[in-house]
Amino acid sequence: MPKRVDHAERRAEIAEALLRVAGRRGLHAARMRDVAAEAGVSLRLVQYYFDTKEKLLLYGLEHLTERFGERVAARLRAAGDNPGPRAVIEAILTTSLPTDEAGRTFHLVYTSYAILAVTDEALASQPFIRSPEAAEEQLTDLLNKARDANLTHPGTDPRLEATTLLALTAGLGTSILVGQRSPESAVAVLERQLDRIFRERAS
Amino acid sequence: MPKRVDHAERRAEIAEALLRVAGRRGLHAARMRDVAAEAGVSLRLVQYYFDTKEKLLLYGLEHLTERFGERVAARLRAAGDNPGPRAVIEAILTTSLPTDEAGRTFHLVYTSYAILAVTDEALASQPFIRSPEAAEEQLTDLLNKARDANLTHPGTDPRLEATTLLALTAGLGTSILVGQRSPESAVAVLERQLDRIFRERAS
DNA sequence: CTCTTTATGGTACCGCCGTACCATCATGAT
DNA sequence: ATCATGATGGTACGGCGGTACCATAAAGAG
Repeated sequence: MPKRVDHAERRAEIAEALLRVAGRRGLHAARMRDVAAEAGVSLRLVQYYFDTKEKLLLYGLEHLTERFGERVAARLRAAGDNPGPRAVIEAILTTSLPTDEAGRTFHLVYTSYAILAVTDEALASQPFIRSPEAAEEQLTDLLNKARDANLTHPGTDPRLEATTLLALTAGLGTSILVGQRSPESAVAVLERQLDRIFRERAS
Repeated sequence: MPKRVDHAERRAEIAEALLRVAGRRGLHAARMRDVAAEAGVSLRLVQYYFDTKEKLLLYGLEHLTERFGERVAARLRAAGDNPGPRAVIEAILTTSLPTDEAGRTFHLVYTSYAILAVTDEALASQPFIRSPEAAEEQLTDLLNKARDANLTHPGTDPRLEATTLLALTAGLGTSILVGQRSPESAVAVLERQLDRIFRERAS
């Protein structure tokens, strides 16, 4: 047997190269040759590890959501142990906002995928397209817990608030991307909306 | 002089063909040949009236926002004369939602343009990219009027509510497009948010 | 020490798509 | 009637980009 390479690791490297170039020039402008150059490998290698461009894109989306989860976890750790529901929700929402380079790439590329999925059958049927639904479940759970702990204002509908917060965050993210709004003002809008739900601000 | 043709009308026809095909297969999949076939003209004619594809896309966006304005106006007329601020706001927001074919096309194509504008210099510098800012101004105005007429709850910040409503509507629209949410539930979310601002529902 | 298997490079092919070029027809002004 | 001009058709060209094909180096198993 010849030299063995960790395929998972190599695929991850190439996927990150894809995300970098897609974050810069847009997903529609991400050619396989660009990805190869960005990853510092030959075009042939990208084919070797992903066969077709479609599979590369699919894995890229998978990788994107995965790294998003890691970034949320990191922010939660930074928020100290045992954070309250509002702090957790803030972490999730602000992480998906284009406040830094990683957030910018995430929002741009994820939205590009979503728009593609509207007209692309193969993309729409992928499981990770449903991550927003998972996020909504999670937010609803957190809001339910908050309500049970009497942390919310009376008359709060957890599921409705969850969908509101997620749609609002998505919309704010895009308006930041197109340069219409500053990240700070977007965060302020989010805080205001959270103030409508929670009795007090997060510690 | 030979046969004279109304260029504006012909350009409008071709632009609508562009929007139809973009609404079906996605803006990224709208080839000039497709647009020509959809409009029932030859590829050469599309070139004749638009020269380059970039100009066709630019005019397509212009046409899209124009038709959106007409649809808002139509809904306002249908709402009777002298509608209140809340009714006007509802008309604007629900018109931009993908509740019917026209709304679906509008949201899909407009979002595609917005995402493209993030990485495309020429598109970003176009004036109609700023239509969301104009919409925000208009909503802010309406909310100011409503506040002056004591139609809103105390402590309402018109500008902040305007940005919230617009971002929320955009996010809801995309979630409808990807099949995550029904138009009805999205409208319900919007109504709930408007209930937070206005003292009573629209007539 | 070979030989099979894996990893990698280079490159050619082919289709697609925007654009350019060359024609022709129709029409109204002179 | 003629001719200049606008409208329209057909088609070829050229580049780009995904995919396929053909090599070869390397390294562990026998």
